[in-house]
Order: sequence, then C-alpha cells, then structure tokens
Amino acid sequence: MEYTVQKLGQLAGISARTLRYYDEIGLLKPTRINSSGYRIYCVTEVNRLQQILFYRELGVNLESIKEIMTSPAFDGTQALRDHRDKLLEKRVQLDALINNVDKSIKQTERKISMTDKEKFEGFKQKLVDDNEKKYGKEIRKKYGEDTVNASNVKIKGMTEEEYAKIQKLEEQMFMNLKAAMDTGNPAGEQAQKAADLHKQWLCFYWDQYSKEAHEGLAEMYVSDERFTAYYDKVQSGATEFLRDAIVIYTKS
Amino acid sequence: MEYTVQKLGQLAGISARTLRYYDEIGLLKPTRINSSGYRIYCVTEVNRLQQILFYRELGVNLESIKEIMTSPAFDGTQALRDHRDKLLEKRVQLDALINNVDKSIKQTERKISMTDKEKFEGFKQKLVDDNEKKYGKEIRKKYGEDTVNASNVKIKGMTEEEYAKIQKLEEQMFMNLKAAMDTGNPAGEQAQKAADLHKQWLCFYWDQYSKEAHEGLAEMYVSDERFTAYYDKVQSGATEFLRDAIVIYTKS
DNA sequence: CTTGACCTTCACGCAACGTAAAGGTTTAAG
DNA sequence: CTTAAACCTTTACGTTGCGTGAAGGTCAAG
Repeated sequence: MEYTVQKLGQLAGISARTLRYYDEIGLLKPTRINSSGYRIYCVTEVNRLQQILFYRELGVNLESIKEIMTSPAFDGTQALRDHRDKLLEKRVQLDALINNVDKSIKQTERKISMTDKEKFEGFKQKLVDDNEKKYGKEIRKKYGEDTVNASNVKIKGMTEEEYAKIQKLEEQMFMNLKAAMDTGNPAGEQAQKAADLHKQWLCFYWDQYSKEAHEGLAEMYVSDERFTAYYDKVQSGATEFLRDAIVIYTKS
Repeated sequence: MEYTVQKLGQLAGISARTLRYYDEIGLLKPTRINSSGYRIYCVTEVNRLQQILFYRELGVNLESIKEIMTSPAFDGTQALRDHRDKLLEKRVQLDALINNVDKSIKQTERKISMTDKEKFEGFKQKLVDDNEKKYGKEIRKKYGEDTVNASNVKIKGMTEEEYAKIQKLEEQMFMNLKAAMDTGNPAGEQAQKAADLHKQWLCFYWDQYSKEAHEGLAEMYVSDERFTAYYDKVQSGATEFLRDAIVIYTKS
C-alpha cells in the first residue's frame, strides 16, 4: 500500500503538515518522491511512524526520537517493549490522578481533609513504596503488573476512614475464620462468611475482582511463608483452612 | 501555609517560571505581594492551581482554562467530577494503546499480522478531540454532558468491524432518504425507514436513545449549517425532509 | 475544459514555557 | 558584621511543534 501525506495522516490521525514537518527535520522521510514531487510513503515508513507516535505519546521530543531511532543500536522490538513498560507506568500515574480527583471531590463534600501535598499527588512521578519493595516482585509475577499497580495506588490514596473500615473488615474476617476452624468445616457457614469478608477486604485493594485471582492469591498465601505466618497467627493451619474456604467460595 | 513561587512549584511539580507566567497571563494571581515584591500564595490559590493542572493534564489550553474558571457559572465540584470522567476516558485510550503495543510486539514475533490501520489504534485521540471542538458545545447544551461523553467513549472503543457497520447504516439511510424524497412524503414507508435507520445509526453513539433527543437532534441539523451541508449533500432540502420524517417517526 | 480536491514550497504566527541577564532580598555560616 | 548562597524580581529573546495562509502545480471526474 502506498500513501500520500493526507492519506497517511488520516490513517495515523495526524495532519499532513506534521508529516511534511517530520520530513523537513529528517525524522520521517518518504519512501520516494513521485514524478510530480509528491511524497509517497510505504510500509517501512508506516511502521516507523508508529514508533515515532509511541515515543511522542510518551513525551519524548522529536529531536530525541530522531536520535534514538537513527542510532545503529536501535532495536525496534525492544523499543516496543520499552513503550509497553512506559505506558503501564503512565497508567499507574493516571490511576493516581484519578484517585486524587476522587479524594478532592470527597474533600469538597467535607468528608475528608487533604494536605496541600496530597492535592498534587499524581501530577508528578513518585517513588514506589514499601509494600512494593517487599512483596511486589512475587505478586507481580503471579498476577501480572496491572492488578498490583492499581493496588498500590489505592493504598496510597486511602483516607483514614477507609483505612479503619478495612482494618475492621480484616478483623471480622479473622474472627469468623477462628470460629470456622472450631467447626472444622471449610464449606460451613462461618468459613464461607470469612471467605466473603476476605473478598470484601480484597476489593479495597483491587480494581477488579475475579474469582481466579482470588483463588490464586489464596494459594500464594499457603506457599509463601510470610503470608502463612501472617494468617497462621490466628491458629496453626489457618492459612490452609482459609485457602480451602476461599476455593469452595469461588466455586459456588 | 504560605508559599513563594519556588515552594509552590516544588509542591505542585512545576517550575517557578510557570507560576510567573500564569500570573502574567492572569490565570493564577498570587494572594498578595509582600514588601519585597515576592509573590505569596495561600490555600485558595493552591486549590485553584490544582484545578488548573487537572485541566492542563486533559489538554485544555491555558486561555480556555482561564475562561472556564473565571466564568461566574464555574462550579469547582462539578469540574472535579468532569475531570474524573475525562481521566477515565483517558484511561480507556491508554488501554487501547497498550493493547496496540502488545499486538505490535506479537507482530514482530510473526505471531500475528496487523493492518496499517490497526497500527495506529489508540492514537486516534485527535479525531475525537476534533469532534468535540466542532459539535461539542451545541450537543452538550442540548443533551447534557453525560450523553456526549458516553458517545466519545464509544467512538474510541469501537472496533473496525463496528465502524464499518455504522458506515453502512448511514449509507443505507442516505439511500432511503433519497428515494423517499422522490416520493415527497415524509410519512411514507421509505422516509420512515430512513428515520429508523437514522435511529439505529444514532444508537451506536448514544448510550440511551430517547425520542425527544432524537427529535431535538433533527431540529439542530436544520438550524446548524454545518449539519445542513452534510445532509443536503444527498439533495437540496434533504435535511428538512429528514427532520420531518424523524418528527413523524418519533410521534408514531 | 473546467472544477475541486489534492499536492508542493515558502513563510509567518503561536502557545507555553526555558533560559539568561541584571539586579534586589533573605538567611545561614564564618 | 560580613559574606556567600540561595532565593526573589523584571525584561527579553529563544525554542518546539506544529497551524495557517499564500501562491502555484497536478489529477480525476463530469
């Protein structure tokens, strides 16, 4: 397929002027110039333009894009992978901003108060927090980046009120879990109530809940000693019991 | 708490120059100037700056931000809610881009093939922006923000298949409209078929259809020359004929 | 053969700052 | 008390990434 400036512009959602400008600065030269002096673009240039737009979307200036892409070390596939990482980062930042706006709305409704610092959360890049450092890698491997990232953002932006609610939920879950273990039946009412409370608790951290992820998490609790230690504090074997209850819960 | 340019800049993640510029253009004036001529900002300005940054993040130019925020009708809380919607939209677009980059990676691995059009999926933000600029205000006034926003989201998330379907629907509508005009009867079978096709077409853009909104839109087509030009291309007077047909359609 | 929708090359304009110059103020250290 | 660093001020020109004509050539359709 061959394209003139306008055609390619329409395809990519940019103006013909932009393409001429990219030609002018040597960022994207047409494949050839036809007998009437028209710029003609082919597949190689289409792909190059896509790469350019990815970089542009990520805020890289055109001069740098040119430098990167004309480097002999430039690896298109690797670049795409980098784009992916950056875009995921951008999404984390965007989530932080959404969180910020949510909080700001609550503040105007006098439901919470916000420090000046909090008011600008999400507008700039921030450091990763403890949770991330401790458990980030493992969880990330198992459940994918997206879920974890979203979780981090939610923790950061939590109000005290919400935090208290979560603490209470977890406490209730522990109480139900203990009572359920006395009956010894993970399918029983108490155990299923505990699993349900665990789900509710989880939903404060996860943007979307899925049964599969819930079950997967329960399995990880059992296989990771740090989590086992945490849940077994209620009683020895509690982690496995909780896992069993959750598995039954997700299947029902 | 009181801030000088640099302090506030650091808090918000912008430069001191930017704050001076915002003062210069009258977008954000400091609370007061101290005895040495320093700009001093307090809580009102901090909140205003936050709003400004939300708008900026969403691509609104400074002149428009100023216009919006100095309007007597400006409602801060409502603005925050709008920001939220827009940010969620932005996330949808970002997801589309991530999807694109994933596909592009797979393509380089020869696992799938991609059309040139698909290569630019997720970049098409601009198209929506344009749409917004051209018709946003009028439609917004008549049908409220929600409907329009929902429409934007739908366009963004549209697959090529869906898009083709819509194009076809519109084409059929035009054909029926033309045939109906030959009969001269807006209540006739052909005209009513055209009105129905128009409704179907519309339902791709609107989340909820209502007869009132449909009729209102038809009236706007007639009163707005840009729309008139668009529909009259089939034949002179076609817009009014379509309006008549739609009015009859919605009453029946 | 004309009309309209393309294309071309200048060339100027613009937003939203960056950057540097030239100078006054504040503050913390010597 | 002085002195240097780290602020602040205004003025003013530079930069990026195009938008927007103007002036003119090309191409397909009626």
